[in-house]
Amino acid sequence: MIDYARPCEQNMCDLYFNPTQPVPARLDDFQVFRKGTASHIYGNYYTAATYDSYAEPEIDNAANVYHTLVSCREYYRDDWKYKIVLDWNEDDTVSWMIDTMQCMGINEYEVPFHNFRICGMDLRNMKREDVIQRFSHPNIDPLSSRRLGEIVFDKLHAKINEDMFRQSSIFRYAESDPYQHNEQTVLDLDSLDHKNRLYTSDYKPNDSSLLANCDSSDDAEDVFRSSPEYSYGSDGSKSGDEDDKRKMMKRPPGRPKGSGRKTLKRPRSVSVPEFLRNLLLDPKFCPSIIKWEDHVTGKFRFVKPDEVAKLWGKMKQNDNMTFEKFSRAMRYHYRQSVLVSVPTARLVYQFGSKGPDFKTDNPNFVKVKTEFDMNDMHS
DNA sequence: CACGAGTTTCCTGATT
DNA sequence: TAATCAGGAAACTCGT
Repeated sequence: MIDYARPCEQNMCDLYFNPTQPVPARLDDFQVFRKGTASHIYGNYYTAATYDSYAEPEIDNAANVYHTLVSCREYYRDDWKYKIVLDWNEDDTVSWMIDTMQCMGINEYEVPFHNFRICGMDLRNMKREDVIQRFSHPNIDPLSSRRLGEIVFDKLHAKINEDMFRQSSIFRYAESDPYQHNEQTVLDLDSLDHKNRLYTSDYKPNDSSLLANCDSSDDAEDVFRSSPEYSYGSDGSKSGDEDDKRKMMKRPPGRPKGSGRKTLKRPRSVSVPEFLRNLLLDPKFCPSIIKWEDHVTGKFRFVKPDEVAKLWGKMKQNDNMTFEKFSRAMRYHYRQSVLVSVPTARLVYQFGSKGPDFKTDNPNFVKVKTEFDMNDMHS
């Protein structure tokens, strides 16, 4: 699979807009939990790379009382961002905890995240004291752990309230007029995710029973491999002869038969160009993962192409989506002049004459930054 | 059920 | 050379 390179330029989101920018915790509030340098990079909510950019922690440090075997980085998934708390599984809860700690500037390795391997339902039902209790440890100053527990409890309930607000919102993403810019929020994957469950199957990404039931090979490579016509042999080894045979019998062009998931009803959503327009008009995604290159002419650039593709896949309930496939869908819109290619510029595309309305008086939300700065100066 | 539009999942070849 | 882009081919989904 091709891994598309990302542009090396600095992310504008880090400079101009950060909806979740936390107030760094004062060192003396959490000093027991901290050691060495605070490794967290505040900022881009959607940057998986952020989590890769940590210096390796000193696992054998005596102060590091919680983590012995497993790096929480290996745990980290961002699925929780697209679910309501009630739908979180154990991994989602842990991932949220890691993210919350990092946003507070606390070293991920110094939080007892394994005490929170519980589903969202159980987490929601926990009382304040229960949460605080799970942060306590004989080697940790009780005042600090209590304070941390309280903060996490408050953050949890803020998230739960946010979920409730979104659920009650009349905004319906999939049915919205695709060419009408909604002022409230243009892309709301949380509510979409929840709404889909109302009328689709009982599909859950982690539902192994369902996976066993359905055609598991959305990855057509498996179909190719398992087909007797193309198989390497039962033990998976390739002798010289078989290697030659494989060269002779190339996979036929086109999508392999049976590569769709027949048990899953994909939700009807907006088209690819409308999806892109919506991202560009939503400060949650622009300019952090996609941004205007030249708003007047409708040129835009993928800042994090893989993240955009992932979001698209999330919306279509397709975990196998890649930027390669997403960009193919985009290229089909060249024919109708909905999108136009921008030669020589990589990761830059343009809305064409038949493209969606992308009017905005604040491309890339630069004004947010200005107002932000003004407020900062006054405070 | 048929059909068409849009999408997904492959591929090859050209370009950067 | 690898990454990206362009577009063919065929299967698939969904609405009409």
